[in-house]
Amino acid sequence: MAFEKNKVLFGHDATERIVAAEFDGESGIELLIREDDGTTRSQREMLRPFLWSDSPMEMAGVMTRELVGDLPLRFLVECENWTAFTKLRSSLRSGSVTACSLNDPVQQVLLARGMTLFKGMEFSEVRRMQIAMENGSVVVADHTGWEEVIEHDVSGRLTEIIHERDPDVIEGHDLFKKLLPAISARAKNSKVKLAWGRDGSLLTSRASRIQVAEKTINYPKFEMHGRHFVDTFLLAQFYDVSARELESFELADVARHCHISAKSAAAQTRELASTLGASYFVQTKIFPYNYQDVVVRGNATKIDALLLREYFRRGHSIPDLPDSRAFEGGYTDIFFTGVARNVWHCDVASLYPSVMLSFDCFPVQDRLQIFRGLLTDLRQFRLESKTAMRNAADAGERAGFNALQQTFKILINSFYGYLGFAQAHFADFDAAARVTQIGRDLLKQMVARLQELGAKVIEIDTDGIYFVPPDEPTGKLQRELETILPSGIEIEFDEQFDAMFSYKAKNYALLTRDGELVLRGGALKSRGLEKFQRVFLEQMIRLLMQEKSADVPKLRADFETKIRNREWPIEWLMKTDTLQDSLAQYSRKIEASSRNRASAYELALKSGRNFQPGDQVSYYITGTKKNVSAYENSKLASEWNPKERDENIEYYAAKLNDLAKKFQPLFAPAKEDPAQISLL
DNA sequence: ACCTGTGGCTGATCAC
DNA sequence: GTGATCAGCCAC
Repeated sequence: MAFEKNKVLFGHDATERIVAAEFDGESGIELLIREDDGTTRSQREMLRPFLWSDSPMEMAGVMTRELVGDLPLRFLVECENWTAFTKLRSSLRSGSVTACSLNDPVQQVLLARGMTLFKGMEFSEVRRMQIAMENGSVVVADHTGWEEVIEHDVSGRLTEIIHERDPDVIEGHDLFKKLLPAISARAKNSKVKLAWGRDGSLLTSRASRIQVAEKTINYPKFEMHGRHFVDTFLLAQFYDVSARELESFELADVARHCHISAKSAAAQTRELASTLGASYFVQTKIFPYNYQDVVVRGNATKIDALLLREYFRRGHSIPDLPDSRAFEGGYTDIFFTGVARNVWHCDVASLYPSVMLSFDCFPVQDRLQIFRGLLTDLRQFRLESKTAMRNAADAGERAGFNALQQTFKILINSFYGYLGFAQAHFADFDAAARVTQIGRDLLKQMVARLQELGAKVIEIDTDGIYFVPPDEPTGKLQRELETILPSGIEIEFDEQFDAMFSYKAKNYALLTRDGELVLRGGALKSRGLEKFQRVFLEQMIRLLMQEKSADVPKLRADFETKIRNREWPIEWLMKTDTLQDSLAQYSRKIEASSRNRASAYELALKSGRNFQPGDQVSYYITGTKKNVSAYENSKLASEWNPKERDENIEYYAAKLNDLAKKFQPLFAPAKEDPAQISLL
């Protein structure tokens, strides 16, 4: 792969086919390297644990070296072994020395040497195994299509299989929170040791957490020597941050969404891991982390590792963590609410990366200009990999280039976030603020120009504008807009719609030329809404956009009848919330009156089950009065009894009516409001 | 032990 | 009833 020649991105060390890197606890790192015959060879490397500091260190087993440049952390302190390193680090805690260190010895050695895993390998060469539960039995499969149902002595047989088939990666859906704890529990019961490591060592686990957008998920992080765990449940969580369209995170639902036709759970897991995981395979060739860690680390953290790696290689001093501050974001505005016909959309192509490059918004402390160089190269690489994807000879090659261009896109889009990330060494809040300021100014200029040209602007969010073109839209519209934009800022007139229902900022519906309805925004499609509300909204908006708003009262009446006659299954009425806090945290906050009570937590507490942050709780409202406090009148959906239905029909009917009422003014806009009707 | 950002809407609860 | 606040989810 030609891109691998870029050493700042892929690291300067050329060692190929490393499938795992493990620390021996003192001063050695074991690299596991895939041979051409498929076997795995072990190679030892020395680790000299290091940290950066603002002053030289004097201590037994420790050596200090001065770095070039004028940045605050200008000493590199190297230790003989991990014991000396730990001692040094704890001595620093009490003193006044400012230092920066990487906690993970594998990350240290990969960063210091410029090594990464999987270089020179294709995804298909990784030995992948899947574990799944099917009809109460554990099923194991692997990348060759082999599959075995384990009926007896699950933990013993699994351990045997792992050594026979010797996978690099073990994949599973909800591996960390469900499968591995269950397997561990069985092993404990039957007194079997889970010796899954390549060196025969045991499986280990410790509490860990990951951040997925606004959610923090706690999970037991399982690890084994020489192999990686990949949990497709977590991959689905990451995927949905941008897609926001998964019905649930269950294996079957995610597989269906990803058009996976495989029947067995193990095969679904395997295909899901390929579909959602291909980019992480590419990222592993780039970042100084084990494959398992590349999946769970955040993008800005990984970009930081690239900068630190290059500064380390060049023997250059590094900045201390910045003082964080708040800064303004994108420009959002709405000029019209209601239904508009013939709506166009235009946006600035990758606004923030373009602004950064065209207006020199880079980290002020990045003396070596690594950030600029990486962003420039990644843009070029993305273009090249997209072209290569189009010209691919077969599906396999196409998938490979697609994974590449996806990876480059993810990285490019993370560079702006990096500038405003308080834990990034080269973060620069002034630069981040400049990026958004320029972005806001550009959008405002575009809006003004569109209005001058006779377009009716409907809604704007950060980098895109929805508008109704002037009566006689000449082909000049785009060119007119381009003339006011600086070089390097490109505009795309990407789509046209039959109609748009503009509701509130970041909340709208689009009717495509093919008759497809697209909903955007929490008010119209949030998972926090009960299913009957989501379906009602969708059907109502469709009527509205098809000029059939006279049919809305009938739709409302039909829904109310279904509620009152108790015709729907509970899935249509229940609400599903994701627990953010642990139950203990929740109780503490309630105790301290720092938050309000909420049904999901109250039910989780009452259930006695061990709910964790990130777990979902589905519940419905009981009682007979319309106005009830939810947390005192709710039951878990799993406790709902279809033979003795006790959902609160007055409560749900009132919710439906409130919803219909809220949108009423928008189907029959007041005649005296010309702004509302001008576009109809 | 872990972490990319800001802006915006809604429902539930609670103090007034 | 009303407004403030929090939590949750979504757009970009």
